[in-house]
Amino acid sequence: MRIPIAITHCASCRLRDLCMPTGLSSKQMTMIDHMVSTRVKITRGKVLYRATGAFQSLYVVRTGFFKTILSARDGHDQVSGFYMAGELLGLDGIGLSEYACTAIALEDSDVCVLHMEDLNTLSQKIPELQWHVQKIMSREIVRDHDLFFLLGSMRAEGRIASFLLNLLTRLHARGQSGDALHLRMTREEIGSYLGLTIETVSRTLSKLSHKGIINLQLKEVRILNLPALHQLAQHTDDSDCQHHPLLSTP
Amino acid sequence: MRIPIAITHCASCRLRDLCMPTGLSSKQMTMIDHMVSTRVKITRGKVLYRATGAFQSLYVVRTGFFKTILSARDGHDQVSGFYMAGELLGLDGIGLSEYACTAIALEDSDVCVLHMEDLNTLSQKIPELQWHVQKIMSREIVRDHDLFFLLGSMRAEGRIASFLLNLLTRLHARGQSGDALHLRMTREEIGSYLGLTIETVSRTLSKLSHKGIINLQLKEVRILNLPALHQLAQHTDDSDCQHHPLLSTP
DNA sequence: CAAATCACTTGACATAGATCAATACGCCTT
DNA sequence: AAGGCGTATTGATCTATGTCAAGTGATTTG
Repeated sequence: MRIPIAITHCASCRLRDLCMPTGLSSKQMTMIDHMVSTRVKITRGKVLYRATGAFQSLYVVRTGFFKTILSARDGHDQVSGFYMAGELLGLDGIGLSEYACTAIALEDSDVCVLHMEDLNTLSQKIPELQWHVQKIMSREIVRDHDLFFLLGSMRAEGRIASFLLNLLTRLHARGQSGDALHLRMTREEIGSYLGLTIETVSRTLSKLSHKGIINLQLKEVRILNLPALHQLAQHTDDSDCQHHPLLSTP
Repeated sequence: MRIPIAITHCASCRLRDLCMPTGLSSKQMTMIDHMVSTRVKITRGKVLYRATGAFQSLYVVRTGFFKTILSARDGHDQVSGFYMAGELLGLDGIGLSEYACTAIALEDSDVCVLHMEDLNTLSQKIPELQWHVQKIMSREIVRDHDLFFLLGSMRAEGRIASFLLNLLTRLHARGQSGDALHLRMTREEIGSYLGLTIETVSRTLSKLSHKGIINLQLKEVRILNLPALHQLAQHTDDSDCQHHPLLSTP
């Protein structure tokens, strides 16, 4: 389930700019390389770490795609995030020394393992590294706030629109250009993440498709009308929809 | 609006255990005391920091109560958090060097100012301090996840129940015992935070009161049946309500 | 290749909570 | 004490989305 893979180096990693602080000396880079000595493969459907498990490491996605889920005592699960190449998993574990959610690979993936103890030791020597980790954590907080905003004030259409735009933006930041995106997750996982049922997700995607805003073929989505999607993504509960006749088509 | 107040010391602060790492030497404590040299008063309704403002400092609530709000471009505001004594404000600003939300005092308050530059410098000298900040950030992430879970999977009654329990827990952690709590925020702010309208908040609180689970007098709430409240707080969308006749009274 | 399974779509209906509206309460000001 | 304003409650409707159900299309398995 967790197989060490061929050694690569941070210095030459294609994700370096996403993952590492910039402006490090080659000596510092070597120290980091040495810290990130473990890389593991996780096959589709397997668990990377589990809620309540002892926290030891952070993980950077090298290739593949993950979801994190929160589990209530009553057995109800909820997707709390999706993670793509260059993104950091496990930050929720630092506070209480155990993970708060479970990370599962949605496709065959591999990750770099950052042992927290080593990372902290190294942060004492490389201030930039400490700041970098801080910044990533802070951005995770902001990201959560955004999601929170979405759940608190948008209806189905706005949530789906925001979701698609968010994925697209992150793909673009990873160098993928174009208006096409492949949904790695099921409708059910999207629904769980956005606080909607699978039927509503399906219906809403169909509606966007009928309106000509997206082209939809199962998991392949192509954005046809980006501005319209942006407008939908800005629509909150108390936006005055009457003033946007173009967007209020049933 | 921001008036420096009489100097106090971290070492003797009643919030020390909430706010500082434990097990510091007195020398380290003195260094921290020196860093936290500024303390300011914020009167009710005033802004502590504003979204898009340049990030420079974190703030610890010493006395009083704050809310943070997120603002969409369309003018729609949403409450994103409530902060009481000992809690840290401003973490959202680190990532992009500007605050992501606006912090407003809900009652006359005072806060300790932690200049981020000083904090980072000191963190290089006191590893415990670095870990401490990390842990607090991580806990903020977990807290956001919980909220997220609530918004994604609970209905009005569960949200309100969770909200009340959350406040009570935090008050208890601050040494306040008993089952009474004073709501510092309006129904509208509660609703904004929980993704409900003011009417639904009011109705739900009334319902809990009629059921005898709480006693409600405007902003004064007394928990009469804590176990029942806990049960409500665990009710998710797909919990099977039929099996809890005690809780499904209309 | 058949058959089974899983993921998705679409329709009909039910309902929690939003919206609209009226009223009441508490608190500040004069 | 009276007036006025912000805040809260409560009732009557409306609607977005949940729920239930049926059916299709994809993918995996024997």
